[in-house]
Amino acid sequence: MRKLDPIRHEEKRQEILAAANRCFERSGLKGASISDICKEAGISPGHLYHYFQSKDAIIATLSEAWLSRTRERFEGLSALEGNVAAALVVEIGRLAPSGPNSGTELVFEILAESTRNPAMGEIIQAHSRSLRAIIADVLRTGQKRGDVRADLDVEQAATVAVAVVDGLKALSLRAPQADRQPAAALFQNMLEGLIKGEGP
Amino acid sequence: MRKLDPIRHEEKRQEILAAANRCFERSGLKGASISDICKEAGISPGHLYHYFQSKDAIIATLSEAWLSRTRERFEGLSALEGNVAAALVVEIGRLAPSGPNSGTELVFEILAESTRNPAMGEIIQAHSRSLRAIIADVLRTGQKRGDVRADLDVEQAATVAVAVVDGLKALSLRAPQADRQPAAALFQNMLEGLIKGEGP
Amino acid sequence: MRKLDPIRHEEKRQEILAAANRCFERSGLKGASISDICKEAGISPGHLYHYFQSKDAIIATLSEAWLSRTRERFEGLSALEGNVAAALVVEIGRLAPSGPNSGTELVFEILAESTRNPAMGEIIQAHSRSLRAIIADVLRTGQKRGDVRADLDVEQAATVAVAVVDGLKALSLRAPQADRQPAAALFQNMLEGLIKGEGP
Amino acid sequence: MRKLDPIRHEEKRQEILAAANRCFERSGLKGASISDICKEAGISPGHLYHYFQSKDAIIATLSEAWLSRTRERFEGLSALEGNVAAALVVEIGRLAPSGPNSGTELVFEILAESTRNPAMGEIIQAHSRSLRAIIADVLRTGQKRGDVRADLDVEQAATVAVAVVDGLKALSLRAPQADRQPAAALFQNMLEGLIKGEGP
DNA sequence: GATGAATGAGTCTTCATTCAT
DNA sequence: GATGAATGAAGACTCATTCAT
Repeated sequence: MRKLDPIRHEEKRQEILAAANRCFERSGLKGASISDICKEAGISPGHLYHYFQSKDAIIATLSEAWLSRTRERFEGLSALEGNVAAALVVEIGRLAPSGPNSGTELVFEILAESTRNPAMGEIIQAHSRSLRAIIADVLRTGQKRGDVRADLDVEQAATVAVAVVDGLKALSLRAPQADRQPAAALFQNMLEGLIKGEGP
Repeated sequence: MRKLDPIRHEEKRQEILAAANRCFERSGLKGASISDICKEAGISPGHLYHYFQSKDAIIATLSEAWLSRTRERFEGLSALEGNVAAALVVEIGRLAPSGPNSGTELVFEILAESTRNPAMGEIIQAHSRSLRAIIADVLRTGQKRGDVRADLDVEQAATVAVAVVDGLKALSLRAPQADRQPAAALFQNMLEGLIKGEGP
Repeated sequence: MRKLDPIRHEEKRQEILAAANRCFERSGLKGASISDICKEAGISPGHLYHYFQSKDAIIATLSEAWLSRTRERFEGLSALEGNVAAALVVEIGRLAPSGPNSGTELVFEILAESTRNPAMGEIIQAHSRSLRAIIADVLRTGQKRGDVRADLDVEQAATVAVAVVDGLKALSLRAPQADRQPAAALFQNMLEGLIKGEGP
Repeated sequence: MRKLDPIRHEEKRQEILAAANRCFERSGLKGASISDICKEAGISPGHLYHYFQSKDAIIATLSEAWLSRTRERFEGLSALEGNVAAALVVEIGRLAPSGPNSGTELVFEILAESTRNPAMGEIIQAHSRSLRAIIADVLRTGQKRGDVRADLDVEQAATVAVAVVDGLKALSLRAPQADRQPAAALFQNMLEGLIKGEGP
C-alpha cells in the first residue's frame, strides 16, 4: 500500500524552500528564524524538520539555487551560433539592472559566511569554479571562431569576468536607485577591449 | 582641576571598538555577541553601554572604519605629482592580494544589511558617493595633465572603478588560496584602456 | 481461511521490543526516542503505536524482561538434586563478571523511576517479591536436606541475597574494568557463613 | 568600587543548587527541566546560566554532593578510639532505614548515566575509589588494633563493603515500606564474620 | 497492516539590554 | 566610572503522539 509520496514530498519541500527564500530576502540569513519560516510556510516547526535536517541545510540548498541563477545566465552561450564573445559581453552588461531584489544580498552573505563555515566555503568555491569554467569555455569557443584574440589567457579572463559580475552586483546594492546602465556600458567596452584586443 | 575624562573616555571607546572589531572578524556581525565583545575588551556588559547605545551603534561606527580603509587608499592620489591615473590603476591592482583577513567579509555583510537596515543604507551610500567622488577627482586631475583621455565620463568611470574594487574583494573570498595577481593585472590593463583610451 | 495475524502480530511485537531494547541499552530510558526505536526496528512511528500504547508501555514490558533475567537464573535451583545452597551461592558469585553490558544500568534506571512512577513501583515490587520467594524456597529446600542451618530466617536471608545481587550489579558499574571476581569470592564466603552457620 | 559579590554569589549558587536538588528528587535527572529549576529557584533561565554553564554542570555539582553524603558517613571512623571494625559494621547497618527520600534514586541514575556519559563515569569512579580507600583504611586501622583478622585482604573487603552499601540502598527502593532492619542485622553478622574471621 | 505527514509544546541555551549598587 | 545580577523573549531543534490515507 504505497503512497504517492515522492511527488507530494518534493512539492512540500519546494514550498518550504520558497517560504524560506522569502524570509531570507526579508530578514537575512541569520535574521530569519526557523519560526519565521514555519509561519511563512504555514507548517509547524516539528514538521519542517521532516523535510530538512537543519537551518543550515535549508540555506545550503537555497544557496545553490541563488548561485545557479547567475550560472544559468551563462550556460548555453558557447552553444550559440553567432559571435559568442559579444553575447558574453552583452550578458554581463545585462546584470546591472537587477536591483536589490533577486537576493543579491544573500549571495554576499554566503560569501561572507564562507569565510567561517567550511560547508559554505565548499559551495561557493564549487560554484566559482563552475562559473569560471563556463565562461572560459565560451571564450575558447570564441577563440576558435576568431572572435576572441588568440593570445588571451582564457582562465584569467574568466576570473576577471566573474569578478566583474560580483562588482556589478555590489554596485546594485551601493547605488540602488541609480541608473547603472552607463557604467555597465563602460564595463562592456572594457571587456570587449580585453577579449578582442586592440592595442599592442 | 580638570578631569581627564574626555581623553580617557575616547581611549576606552577605541579599545572597545578594537575588541569588537576582532570579534566581528572572527564570528561575523550577527555571530559575535555583546558578551563576546565584553570578554574580549575585558569589561562588563553594563559598562559597554556607557560607551555605546547598542550593538547596532557599534556596528555602524565600525562600518565607517571598514569602509574608510578603502577610501583612504585613494584619498591622497589626486595630490600626487606624477601620473595620477597610473597610480590609481596600480592602487586598484594592489587590492587583489588582500586575503580573507582584514574584514573583507564584513564589508559584504554590511552591504547585505544595507538592503534591510536604512541606517546602514545611509552609511553605505554616503561612503559610495565619497569614494566615487575621490576617484572622479583623481581622474579629473589626470584629464588636466593629459594622462586621462578628455572625453571620458569621469563619474561613470569612477563608478566602474568602485565596482572593480568590490569585484576584487569578492574574488579574494571566492578563491581564497589562488594567486589573484594575474587577474588583477588583466584588470589593470582594462582600466588603462578605459582611462587612456585606445579606441577609434 | 484463518489469518495468521496473531502469530505475525506477536512476532512483530517481539521484533520491536528487541529493537527498543537495543536503543535503551545504547541511550538510556529517556535518551532513546520513539523515533530511534522506529528506525532501529525499521518501521514507521504510526505503526509502532499499533503494537504499543505508549513509550511507557514499551518500557514496562521490557522492564519485566530485564528483571526476569535475574529471576530466571535462580528459578530452577530448588529443583536441583545436589546441594541447593551451594548452587545458590555459586550462582550469585557468577553475577560479578557481567560488565556494563546486558542492560544492568537499565535495572537501576527503573529502580529510580519506581520512586516516581507508581506503575513502575508495582513492577519492581512484584519482581522483588517473586525473586525473594524463589530464593527463600531454595533455602527452605536446603534446610530440608540439611545444607542450610535450621534456625536461619529464610525470608530475611533471601532479602539479603537480593541486596547482594543488586550490590554486585552496582559494582559492575562502579568498577567497569576491574576484576570483580575476588570480591565475588568474598561474598560467596560470607553467604556460606550465613547459610551454613558457623557461629557459636 | 568592589562588590561583596563572592558571598552573595555563592549564596545564590547554593540556592539554585537546592532548588535543582528538589526538582531532581521530584522528577529525576532527565525529568526535571531547566525551566522547572528556574521556577523553583524563582529566577529566569538566562540568569541560571550566570551561575552554571549547563544543566550537566548542575548535575555534576549535585552528584558530588549526593555521593559525598555516603562518604562522609565513613570518614572519621578510622580516627575513632574504640573498636573501629565494629563501628564500621554499625555504620553500614544504619544505612538500611534511609527510605526513598535523600535522593538514593539519583545515585542510581548517575550510576546508570555513568555508562554513557564519560564525565559522569569519572565522578562515579573517583567517588568509588575514595569510598573504598576510606573503608580500607578503617580496616587497616582495625588490623593494627587486632580487631580485624590479619590475613584479610582489606582492599577486596572494602570493595565488598561498598557493594553492600549499594545493595542496601537498592533494597530501600525495592521494598520502600518494609522493615529493613532485620536484613541489615544479617548483613552486619555477615560482615563481622568476614572481618573478625571465625572460620577454620 | 502500514505509512509518514503533521502537530505544538517542550528541550536546553543565548541574546541584547537594563538596573541597582 | 564600573560591576555583574537580572530579565524574558527568542534561538534552533526534538519529542511523543495522532491521523488521514
